[in-house]
Amino acid sequence: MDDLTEMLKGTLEGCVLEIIDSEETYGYAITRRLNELGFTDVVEGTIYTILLRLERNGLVQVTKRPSGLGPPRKFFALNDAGREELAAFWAKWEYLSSRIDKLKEGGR
Amino acid sequence: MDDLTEMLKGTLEGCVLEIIDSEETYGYAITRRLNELGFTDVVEGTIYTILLRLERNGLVQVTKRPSGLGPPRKFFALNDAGREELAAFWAKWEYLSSRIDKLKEGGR
DNA sequence: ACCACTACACAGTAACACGAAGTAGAGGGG
DNA sequence: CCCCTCTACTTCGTGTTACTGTGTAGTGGT
Repeated sequence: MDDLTEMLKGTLEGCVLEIIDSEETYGYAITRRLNELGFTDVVEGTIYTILLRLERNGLVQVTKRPSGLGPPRKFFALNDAGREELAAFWAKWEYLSSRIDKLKEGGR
Repeated sequence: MDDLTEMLKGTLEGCVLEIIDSEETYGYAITRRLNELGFTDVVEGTIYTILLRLERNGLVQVTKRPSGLGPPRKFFALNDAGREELAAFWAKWEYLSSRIDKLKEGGR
C-alpha cells in the first residue's frame, strides 16, 4: 500500500495507545507489532516520537528494564489519563469512520 | 465531537474529491455539504486551500459561473487524474480502516 | 446606511508522521 | 580480533496538512 502517512496523522498515536493498553510493552516491539498488523511502513523513529509525546503528556507510566539481548528496554503502561485518552480516540474514530463510510455510500 | 483536525489529515481531501465526483460544485457549497454530513467544524478557509491544491495538482477542471446571489462561483469537476486519485483514496481508506478496526477488535 | 448571507483568497500557525543519523549493547562468523 | 547483524533508544530537521484570521466582494433586506 503506497504512502499512508497523511492518513495516519492523528490515528497512529491512538493505535500505539491501544497496543500499550493491551500489554505493557516497549518501542521496538510496538513497531514490530504495527508492521505485523499491516502498518508496514511505520519505522522506529516515528514510534519513539509518539512515545516521548505520550510520556510528556502524562498518559503513560514508564519502567526501564534490562533486555538480555540489547540495551535496556523502556516499558510503557497506560495510566488513568492514558485510558481516558484511548477511549476518546476510539470515540473519535467511530465518529469519523462512520461519517466517511456514509459519504462513500453516496451521501445522505 | 471535539477536535478531529489531526484525524482529518489525509482524509478531508478525499472527501472533497468524492463530493466533487458526485456533482460538479463549488467551495462554499462543499463546505455546507460537509457540515451537513457531520464534519461540523470544517470551515471555508480549509476547503479553499484544498481546492487550490487540487487545481494546482491538475485533478480538477474549473469553470467560473455567475451566481445571482453573490460573487461568481468557481465550479469544480474531476478529470481523469482526479478520478484516479479518488479511487486511490478509497483504496487507502479501505486498507487503513480495516487494519484499525482489526486492531480495535483485539489484534490478531 | 447597515447588516446578513453568499463566495473566494491568502498569509501565518501548529501538529504530526517521517527520514536520517547517531549511540549502544549483545552475539556470531571469518 | 574485527566486522556485521539484530536489538533498542534518541534527536534534529523536513514536508504535508488542516486551521485561524483577515480581507475582499457581490446581493438583498430593513
